[in-house]
Amino acid sequence: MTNTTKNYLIERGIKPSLQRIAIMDYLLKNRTHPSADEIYQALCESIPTLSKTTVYNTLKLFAQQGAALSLEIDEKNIRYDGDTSIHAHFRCKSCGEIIDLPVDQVNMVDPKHLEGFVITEISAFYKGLCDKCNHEGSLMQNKSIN
Amino acid sequence: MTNTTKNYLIERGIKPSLQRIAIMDYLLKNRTHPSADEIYQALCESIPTLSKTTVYNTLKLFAQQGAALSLEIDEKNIRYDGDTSIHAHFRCKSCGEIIDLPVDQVNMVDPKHLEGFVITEISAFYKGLCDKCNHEGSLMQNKSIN
DNA sequence: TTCACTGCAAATCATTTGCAAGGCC
DNA sequence: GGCCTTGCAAATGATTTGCAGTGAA
Repeated sequence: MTNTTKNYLIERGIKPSLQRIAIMDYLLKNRTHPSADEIYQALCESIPTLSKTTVYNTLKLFAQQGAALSLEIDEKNIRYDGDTSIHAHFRCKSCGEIIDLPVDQVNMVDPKHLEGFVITEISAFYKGLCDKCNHEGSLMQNKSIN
Repeated sequence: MTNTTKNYLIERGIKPSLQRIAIMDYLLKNRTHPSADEIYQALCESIPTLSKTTVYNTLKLFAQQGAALSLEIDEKNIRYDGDTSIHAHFRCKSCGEIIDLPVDQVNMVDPKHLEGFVITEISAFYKGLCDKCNHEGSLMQNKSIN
C-alpha cells in the first residue's frame, strides 16, 4: 500500500519521502477533508520527528502538483482532499463535517462569459445543516460553528 | 444616497449607525469585493476614529443578516460583496482581481443527494487567468498570487 | 559534494476578544 | 439608567519564513 502511494507521488512528479508518503497515504485513506493540523496530530505519533512545517509544505506541494485539493470551505483552516476528481462539497454549519457531493453539471456559468479566460479550478461549496444535525434539531449544544 | 443606505440597513434588521452606513455604502458603491482592511483604509480618512474592530464586527453582522456576502475565495483574507444576488465569482491567480459571473443554473448537484439537508448557502468559485492577464502572457512580473 | 528535504524557532498577519468609554432610547 | 455600539490594546492561531542540520544521489 505504501508502495502504491509512493508510485502515486512519482506519477505526479513528487519526489517521495517518508513524510510525503505518510501524508499522501493519510489523505487517500481518510476522506475527512482534514486540516494540516489534523494530519500532523494523526501522524506525529508514528513519525515523532515530523514537524508541522513539513506538513504545511507538503500539502502545498500536493495542491500545486494536483495530488490533492485545497478547500477554502472553512474560514478557520484550509482543508485538504485527496480525492481530486470533480465533485462539490457540503459543510454542515452545526457539526462542521464536510461531505462530498457528486456533481451532475460542472459548467454552471455560460462559457460565453468566460471567453479569453483560462480556468484552472472550479469549486462549489454548499453550506447548511446536514441530515443528522437537521433532525437532531437545535437540541444539541449548537456550537454555532458557522 | 446615505439615506437610501440607511433604509437598506433598517429593512434588513440592522440598526444604522454612522459607521455601519459608511461601510454598507462602500460595499454598494465599490463592487471590488474588498477585504475588511481595504474598507478600513478607504474609510478611515473620512471617519478618523473608525477602528478595524468595528469594520470586522460590522461585516460579520452584514453577512449574518444577509446584507452582504462573505467570500472565502482568497486564502489570505475574507472578501465581502455587497451584491447578494445569485452569482458566481472568478478570481484571477495573476492579478488577484475578483470578477462576478452570471449563473445560468444554480443547482449543479442533483437534489436527491441533498435529501434531509438544509442548504443555506451555495457558492461557486472559478480560478485561473483573466482575459487581461492571459493575453499579457507571462511578461508581467507574475507575482504568483495564487 | 551538492542539493533538496526536514524541522525548529521566530515572525507574520488576519481576525477575535476583553473591556472601558460613549451614545442613544 | 440601561443597553447597544464603538474602539483601543492584547490575544489568538493558522500559516510562513529564516536558517541550520541531515540525508540521499
